[in-house]
Amino acid sequence: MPDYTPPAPKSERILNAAEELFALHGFDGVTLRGIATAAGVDVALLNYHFGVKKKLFEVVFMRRAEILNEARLNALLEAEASSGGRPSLEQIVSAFLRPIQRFQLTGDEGWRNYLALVGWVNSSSVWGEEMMHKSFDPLVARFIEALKKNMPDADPQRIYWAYQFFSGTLTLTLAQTGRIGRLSDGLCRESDVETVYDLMIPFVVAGFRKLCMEHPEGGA
Amino acid sequence: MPDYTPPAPKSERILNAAEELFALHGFDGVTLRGIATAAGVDVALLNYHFGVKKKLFEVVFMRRAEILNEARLNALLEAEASSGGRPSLEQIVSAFLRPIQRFQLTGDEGWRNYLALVGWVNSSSVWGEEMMHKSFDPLVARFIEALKKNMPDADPQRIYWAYQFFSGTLTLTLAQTGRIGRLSDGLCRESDVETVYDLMIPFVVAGFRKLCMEHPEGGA
DNA sequence: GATAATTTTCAACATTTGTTGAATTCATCA
DNA sequence: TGATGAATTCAACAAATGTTGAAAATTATC
Repeated sequence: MPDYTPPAPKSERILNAAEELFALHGFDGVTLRGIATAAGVDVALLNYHFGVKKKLFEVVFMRRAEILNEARLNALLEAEASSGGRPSLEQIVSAFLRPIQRFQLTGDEGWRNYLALVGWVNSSSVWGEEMMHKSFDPLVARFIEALKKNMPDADPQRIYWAYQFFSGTLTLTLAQTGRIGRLSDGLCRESDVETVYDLMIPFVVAGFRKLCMEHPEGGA
Repeated sequence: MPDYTPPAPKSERILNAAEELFALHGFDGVTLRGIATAAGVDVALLNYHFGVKKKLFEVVFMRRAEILNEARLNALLEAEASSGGRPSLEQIVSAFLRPIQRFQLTGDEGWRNYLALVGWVNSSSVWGEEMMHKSFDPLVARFIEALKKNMPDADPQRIYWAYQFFSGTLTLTLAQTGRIGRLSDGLCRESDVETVYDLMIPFVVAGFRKLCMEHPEGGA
């Protein structure tokens, strides 16, 4: 007798389908009917539960943002606690990335879709700004605070720029474009989440060090 | 007597308008009528000159790709020539980035739009792959060759990954999301093309060095 | 088990979309 | 000038889009 798992409530099925499709095709590339079909529900149900299309997108986007933020904040707090309030650069960067890796590794397809969606939103010009700002900037500000404390002599401008570069490396990885696989002729697999962060962390940390901790007073 | 500049031919006006709108809203966020209105042209003219919508997008995308590729290749060849065939890491990375900076600084609005479009395409999952592959991967392969030659002892896999991170930093900068300005409360301006590459180059070079040139044989 | 409230579907709307064929204007050149 | 071909507009098409109101089905409450 196969154990019976009750189907997810339809409102949740809608969110999951929307999550996947938005991540693949962006906001305008997805139709409400496409979502409804993928979720196995009527189109009108989308409006009933979530209002207009834009609102649905926002609900999808916010749903996991808080969970992710909390995980990241906890990781940072833990790093601070375990280091007597002076976490290393590696620890700070790791606190930013490892929670993402954990969610990607859980096997939950929803998280993978969501994170690809974040990658997409973060590099979209008109759309992204407001939502990224509301959902993630408070936490990012907290991390930048930690970075400033770690590198008190650094020019704040350089810290912000280095963060932007950092954010770019992460964003492209999240977006899952499959391009690195093709470029490397299969040598690198984007889905190899196990190792990508093991490489990204030292890459980014080295960049931060170079930009914010070296002070070439004079010279060519 | 103000000197008279003849209006650009309509087919070109279409491409320019399409370039700007696609860069802002992506493929699906733009309508042919929107492009036609922005170009001051009838809708039907778009089909007459460029066929279906997707074809128009491709023409827009390819138009400047070859120019950019040629500039980058020349920069690399020059770096190789001036160094007796052994360009430094800085020189290679600079050859990849400086031409972009030059085009952004020319004041040509079209180039800025185009480069934002490239940023958008590079992080879009379904769309980007084929076009990025056709337009840019041959040149990228040439650069990776140079990187391999510069770091003969490095694990090729690490070189590819480092390039992906590199590509991410560039992509997010090109996308011009305006997010770093908001996050830094105006301290950093994304439009400050003069300095952003001066910072990106050392950031990326340091990352490459760390990832590809250090060999921690053993240890924690 | 009747009643009320919630959820889901049905059917349709007014727009907007990409695309096309015929008509018109424009340029080229004999 | 008149004829040929290209460029441009006009008008309209069928299909798809987001959205909505009323009906039906389901669930909860007493």
